[in-house]
Amino acid sequence: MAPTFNYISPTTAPLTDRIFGLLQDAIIKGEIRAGSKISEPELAKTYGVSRGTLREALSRLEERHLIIRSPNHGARVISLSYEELIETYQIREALGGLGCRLAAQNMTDEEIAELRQLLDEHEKSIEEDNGLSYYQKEGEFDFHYRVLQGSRNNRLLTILDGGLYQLIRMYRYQFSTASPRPYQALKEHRRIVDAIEERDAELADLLMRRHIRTARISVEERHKNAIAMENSNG
Amino acid sequence: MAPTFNYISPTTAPLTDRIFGLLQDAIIKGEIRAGSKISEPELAKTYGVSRGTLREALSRLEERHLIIRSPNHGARVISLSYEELIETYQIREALGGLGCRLAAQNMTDEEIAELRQLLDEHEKSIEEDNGLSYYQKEGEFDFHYRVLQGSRNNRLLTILDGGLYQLIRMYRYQFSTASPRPYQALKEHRRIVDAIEERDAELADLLMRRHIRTARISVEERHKNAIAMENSNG
DNA sequence: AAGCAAAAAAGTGTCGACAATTTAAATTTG
DNA sequence: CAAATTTAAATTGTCGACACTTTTTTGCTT
Repeated sequence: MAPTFNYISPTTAPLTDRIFGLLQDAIIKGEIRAGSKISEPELAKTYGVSRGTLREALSRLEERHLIIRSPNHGARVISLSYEELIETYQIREALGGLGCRLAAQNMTDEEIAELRQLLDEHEKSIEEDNGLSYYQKEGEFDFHYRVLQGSRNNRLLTILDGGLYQLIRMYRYQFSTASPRPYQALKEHRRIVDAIEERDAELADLLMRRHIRTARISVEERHKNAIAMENSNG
Repeated sequence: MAPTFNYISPTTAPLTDRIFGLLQDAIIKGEIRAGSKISEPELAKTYGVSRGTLREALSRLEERHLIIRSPNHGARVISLSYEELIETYQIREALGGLGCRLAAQNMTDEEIAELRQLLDEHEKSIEEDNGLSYYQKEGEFDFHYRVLQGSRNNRLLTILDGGLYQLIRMYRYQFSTASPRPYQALKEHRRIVDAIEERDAELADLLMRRHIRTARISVEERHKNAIAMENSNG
């Protein structure tokens, strides 16, 4: 199976689960606008399910912080705030480092080889589309996802894949800010794999943290520029 | 308000939220046995709510990994595994360090003073009850909770308070394994506050991580001994 | 008596409806 | 005409009921 995130079987799975997946996707991709209010009857009609079924899905979305509910007032899609994005990157840095450290200890040689292969594919993908490739949008998550699997820490995977990545993906989709430095990122990924292969947990940890920190700082820079532009131009 | 975890207003809040809170508490305290199967009609009756309401709560419990659901087969309370506990400590170490680092940067002087005061109360509590105090059971979480609040990273607080702490508390309740070294722990807490007060983020991070690592190793030792005992005695 | 088959019981998945609350609209009043 | 109050519409909270699966019980066959 392609490393799709939060994949849910379309036929077997309970309706609630499918609705949950669809809603999550719609929110992340901005099809349901960030900050917009959610009407339960309307959404239920749109997806062709009962309100009860939909509400169960909403409960889970709330637990993942993708929507915010206030009693008797209904639910709103989270509104993206810069601060929260930075918070997320901070956590991702700490957990990414841990995951990578554990991966260096626990990944099998086969897994590492596959990881290498994945990066080769990414490189090809970048060369072909020259910037607008799948890699730009989602490919990076593939890499991190595999490393996490190699960490053998299931809860870690759940926290990152089930919560943090979603938020970051949401930003990328809605602000169209794919990684602005694909080759550099790829290089960093390769270095990380090297460290994992050498079973150098300490180094793997450090490199991964630095990798994520770089991404965060890039976001911070862009934000500063946006603010500056706003003050001079608009 | 006392630093109760996941506090839910008993009157105002929607029924679902209250049921969720009650169920979570019951699971953590072992009132609903770990590993036991959950009967929706039975539970609904017990708490005097409809099945729909209860199912919404179950969805959230599943999202928090406190129960596991399989389609058409129902829900089971998680069974406590040693591996998962260790996984949780690993994550807690990474995130605790981050939280402490941020706290050193962001906590106000007032908050730090209050933190100091809390530790004084803890010391008193330990002296009085000499081991069986509130501190042993829950007090440690108070400390970590406050530090997390000081980190100003809300998501971090949610992850730890809304997920990881719960699991650790569950183990403590059910295996009655309160911190076996209250004075040592208190001392470590004091050192951490010192570092925060000096705004030494690096050191605060390091000390917190070491503090949590010590707890983890203690768990690991106890587990090894238990295994050894089992092999020779049982 | 053991094993398989069919029927019954229990349980989960999903839905539609009613009650209570909030928001919007309409009417009254100063 | 604006502000306040009442009325109406829409929305959320909660429940009970029915269909479909899974599990258990029952009964038959070898």
